[in-house]
Amino acid sequence: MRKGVTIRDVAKAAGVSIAAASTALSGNVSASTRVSGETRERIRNVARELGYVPPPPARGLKTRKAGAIGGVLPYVHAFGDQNPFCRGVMAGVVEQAITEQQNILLFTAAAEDGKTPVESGIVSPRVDGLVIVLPRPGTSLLEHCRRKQFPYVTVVHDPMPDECSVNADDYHGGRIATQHLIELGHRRIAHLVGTPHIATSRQRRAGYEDALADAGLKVDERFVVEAGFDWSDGVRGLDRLLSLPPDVRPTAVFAANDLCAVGVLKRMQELGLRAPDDLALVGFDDTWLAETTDPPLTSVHMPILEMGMTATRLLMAQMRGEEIPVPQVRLPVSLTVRSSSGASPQSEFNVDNSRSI
Amino acid sequence: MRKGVTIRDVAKAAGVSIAAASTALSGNVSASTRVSGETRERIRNVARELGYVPPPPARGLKTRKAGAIGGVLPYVHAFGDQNPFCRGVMAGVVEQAITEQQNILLFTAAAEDGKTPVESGIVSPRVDGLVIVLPRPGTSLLEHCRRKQFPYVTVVHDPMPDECSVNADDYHGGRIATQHLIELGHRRIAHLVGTPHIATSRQRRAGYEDALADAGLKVDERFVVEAGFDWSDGVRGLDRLLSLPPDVRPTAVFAANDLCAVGVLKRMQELGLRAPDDLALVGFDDTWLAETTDPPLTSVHMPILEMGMTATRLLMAQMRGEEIPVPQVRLPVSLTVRSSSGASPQSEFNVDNSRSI
DNA sequence: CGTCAGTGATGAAACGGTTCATCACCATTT
DNA sequence: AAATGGTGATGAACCGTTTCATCACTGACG
Repeated sequence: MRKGVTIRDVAKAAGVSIAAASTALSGNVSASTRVSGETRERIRNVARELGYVPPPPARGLKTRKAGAIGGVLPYVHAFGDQNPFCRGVMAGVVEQAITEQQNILLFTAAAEDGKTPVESGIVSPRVDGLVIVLPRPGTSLLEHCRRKQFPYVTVVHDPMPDECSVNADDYHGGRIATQHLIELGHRRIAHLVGTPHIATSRQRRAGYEDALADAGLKVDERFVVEAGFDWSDGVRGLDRLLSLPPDVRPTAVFAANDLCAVGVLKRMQELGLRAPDDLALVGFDDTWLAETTDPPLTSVHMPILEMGMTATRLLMAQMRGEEIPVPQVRLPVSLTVRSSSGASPQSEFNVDNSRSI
Repeated sequence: MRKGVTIRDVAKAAGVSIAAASTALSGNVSASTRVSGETRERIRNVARELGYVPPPPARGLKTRKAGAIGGVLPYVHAFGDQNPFCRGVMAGVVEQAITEQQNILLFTAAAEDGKTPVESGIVSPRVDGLVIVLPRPGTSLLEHCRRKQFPYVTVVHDPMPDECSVNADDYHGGRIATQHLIELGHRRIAHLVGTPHIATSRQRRAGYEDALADAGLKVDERFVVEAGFDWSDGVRGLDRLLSLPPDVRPTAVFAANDLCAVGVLKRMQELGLRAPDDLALVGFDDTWLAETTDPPLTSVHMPILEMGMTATRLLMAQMRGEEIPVPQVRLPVSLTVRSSSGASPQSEFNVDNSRSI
């Protein structure tokens, strides 16, 4: 049916052998395979005229390269659900892949039949490497990749010693969020922890605790609530904190992320409370959400898109066999101060000022 | 290096010919190619033991099937930017594809070199069909697909007469949003139009105008503001409306979408105005945003994820050569009433009630 | 008993490229 | 003049599968 123009047609039209056409088009001349500059141009022109471009799958059969990379999210629903984080990272992966002219396939860490994409054999001939966005620990996917020596980079995942990975500095993020609240005079600072046991949550929490310790404040276990990353977790988390006796209630909350902070704000509004006067609030991720809430949310800025893009670049370098100077990347975070934390415009100005000096 | 187990190994281990192994594993027996049930089982067991599964690219060389579909967004940045709509649809596409065991590749309608993925030759051998999410009109991509007879389905795009497409009933959405405001007693109802000239915007607007006409109200051109789908467009749109003399200002606004409505709310809060008392507000899309704003947003519910999933199902059916009863799908929308429009719980109850009767 | 039909399995030719080994040709060198 | 070496191009093998054409075998039938 759809015939499609093959390299044979190009060779015939240019009056050369198939071998010559192949070398001219693929561009890699070896010691024994040469094409003169003039002939190469002629072949290329013919190819352009005929609209021919070598199909990657056929080419891959011999070269053992797929010319594509894969992006992996933990589960099928991660593509559609609310939390914009993983999807945002994947958007960065996709953008960078397309920019680098790499085709990109999408997978999940485990399919319905419980098999990883590596096991089920679709990965190896289809893609040359994987960017794995996997907040949760332990999947057999990683083992499979390692065993088959399949190139991969993890994102938001605790890396093994010799593994390529991209993370943000969650620890520092937790630290500066907490410090900010301390500097504003707060002493009873609560933290809504994200999904427990995942690296991101643990590190943000560690930053929070260390910042308190540095300021000579004790960590009050009642102020540390294991909530989650959803906005409903913010609602529940706040209720939990408000169940404490009024005289020991926190005066400030460092939320697991923006979505969680939005939940806190929502519940506050229902209760007639107002940030920052009744409760100072800091979020995490600094998504566009933070700009639109009332009041706008002070938030730790995460380079979400950057993380995905960096991971793709890292993978490509790895696949090219380059030596990677820093295989375990940790991208910097910063604090975007808005009014939910109660910093006056004056102090906000100071912050900017001190930064530029 | 990475040898990989081939069908040869399986055939040898099972003590049969390659042809037998191939037929046993691919499952399609023709008149001249048979394998006894017992032999087939043996071959399959060996294959499972060796962890062999036929690699799609090699197979595709002969069968001319890629075993994968492609998803197309308008431009590279659509993967990363704020508006969750296109990305949400694509999430549905991806989810459904993975559920149906189809590999999915991601493309953009035009790459940096100005070529469509069809022209650049990656599409044809790589994927068997395309789901094209393309709010804007006219791309050469569609022409290319038609010329090459390449299967595709468009989403949120004005379909040609014989084209498969998935849309939501934007017209009806505009209508019920406006009707709702009319029923609440409003007579001066404004509409912030989304990006002009795209089908979605036009139809929502038509629904708005027809609803007004049905109620015997005239369309006041000053109330129809071409804004856009971003939240900043909501901010600007409201300012535009508030620049009207106080006695002819609208009392209600039907916003282009939720994001736009969020912008309106934000500006209102800055000006000390309050929905619904100072201005009733209705959004569109009913994303999770609508639940978290203050006040929660009455919004037209769009089946975003469904649209993507439906498109994928339609494409798969088309690729299987099935006759498609309704090639141009228009999914229903509904109104989710929350407090931003000023409907009292009582009247909300009535709405539900009248619906269930 | 010879022919025929059906079953189960196989060899070999695709599919569309890449690349190694080989060769013809011509200009230098010994 | 013969040997050498570099350049440009080619035939053929190969990548891993599918599938057509062919064949051996077994029973059934006239």
